[in-house]
Amino acid sequence: MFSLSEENYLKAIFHLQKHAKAGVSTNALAEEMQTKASSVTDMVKKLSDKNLVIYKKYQGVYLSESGRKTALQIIRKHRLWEVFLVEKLDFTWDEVHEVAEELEHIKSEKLISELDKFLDYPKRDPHGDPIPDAEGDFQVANKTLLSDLSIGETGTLVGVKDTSSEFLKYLDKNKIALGKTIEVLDKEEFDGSMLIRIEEDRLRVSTMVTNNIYIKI
Amino acid sequence: MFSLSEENYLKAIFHLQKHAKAGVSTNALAEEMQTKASSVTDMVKKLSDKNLVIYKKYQGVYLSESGRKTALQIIRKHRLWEVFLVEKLDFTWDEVHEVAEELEHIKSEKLISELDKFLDYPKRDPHGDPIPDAEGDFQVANKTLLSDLSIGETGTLVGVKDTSSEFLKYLDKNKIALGKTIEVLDKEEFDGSMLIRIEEDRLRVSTMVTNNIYIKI
DNA sequence: TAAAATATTTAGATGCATCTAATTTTAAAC
DNA sequence: GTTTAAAATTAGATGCATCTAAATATTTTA
Ligand SMILES: [Mn+2]
Ligand SMILES: [Mn+2]
Ligand SMILES: [Mn+2]
Ligand SMILES: [Mn+2]
Repeated sequence: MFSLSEENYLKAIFHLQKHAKAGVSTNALAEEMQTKASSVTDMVKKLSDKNLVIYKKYQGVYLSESGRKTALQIIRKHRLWEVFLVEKLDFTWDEVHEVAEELEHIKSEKLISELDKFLDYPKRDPHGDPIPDAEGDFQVANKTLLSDLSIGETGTLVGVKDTSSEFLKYLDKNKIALGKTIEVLDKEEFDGSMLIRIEEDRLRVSTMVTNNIYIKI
Repeated sequence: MFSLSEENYLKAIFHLQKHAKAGVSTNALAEEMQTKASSVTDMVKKLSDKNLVIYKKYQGVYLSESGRKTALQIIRKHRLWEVFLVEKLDFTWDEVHEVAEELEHIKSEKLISELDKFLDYPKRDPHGDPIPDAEGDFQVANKTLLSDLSIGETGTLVGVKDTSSEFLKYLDKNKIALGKTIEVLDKEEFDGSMLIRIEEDRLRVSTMVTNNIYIKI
């Protein structure tokens, strides 16, 4: 159907589009894809020829309906594989991304529907991100960044924004995990750092941390 | 490490080498890879540059020790994935090959060692073929083609030579499966066809069948 | 709003895997 | 042992995904 590269571009556009006010810019895509702007222009033209994106020169790029559908199916596969790796193969949540990045491109409808069944239709991946169903539908959780909480507020950790291995290992080390209850004990005006209670532990965390943790109040 | 194409070539050379008296010929490889002889020559040169094969112009190609090791690791992955698909995802043995052909190229040591563990270290794939261990070692079963059995002989079905979907579906339809006991009741001199007993059933099968079933006596 | 800075696109090139057509080498037939 | 047929290699081309360098468009700044 689509090449590995095309699929990765669609996914990148999908992710960038969520935060973009206008079309996704060439440079933003180049940064995300770890490539050069000129390469992005080439690929965007190709995706446009295939009606996966809407592209007008210098105006940035938007996913078309079919592009969005395709992107969501790749994301579905990526996240299902992540669940598989953690639940069945004893991978840690900081190890799964790289492998899922490859597995998401395997082409087989049956493979993914059976995997979904085998995993008992999970709704979220190991990082708390929602898993689209076969139609591309998924529920958006109403979640807040930890940094947006005020002193005294309490919530449950439901996701991470930064999924880098370094960040996830930091969280592991400090026993910060999905599902745990977090209370904001104090917030330092000067640098935004917080003193939090997570189960029995107390911990001071920087904005690098609070800006990358999602809480459901 | 190696490209998808390189890996597929190594695997093809490995399989062809088993039956070849001399080096694997360019045309044989082209046939196996569904490509043109000129493409094979190009690739073989590349593999030779990487010391994965020994190649002298017009003399055919042989796997080097490192090429053989690599081929066996890809075969290991292919067969482990086949077991996974059948045992865990309810694939039938005629559905697994195509998907495994893609999965075998996923690059992750941990993935494959954990998969092996998850599957409880299987020794054979769904077609009865041996699964090499992490070192590339595997036991060669002493097996005979059904066509080589004489009237009155009995054995266990331990493998299939032809793994095409058509053949496997034919076997399913006639309830011929791995592990079943087969007795040769009669053999027709004229066309080599056999009357066999498989559990409670009696069945006449052509040489197209008897030449593609492995029996352990 | 004109100049400067930044963003984006185009032009031209490379490496990979493939192809067709032409050439060369080896094997088979006479 | 020549000639002929088959097998293999080389030459030259294409499509894909990428790059660098140059050109052009847009945005920001003064
Ligand atoms: Mn990917
Ligand atoms: Mn994830
Ligand atoms: Mn393959
Ligand atoms: Mn098999």
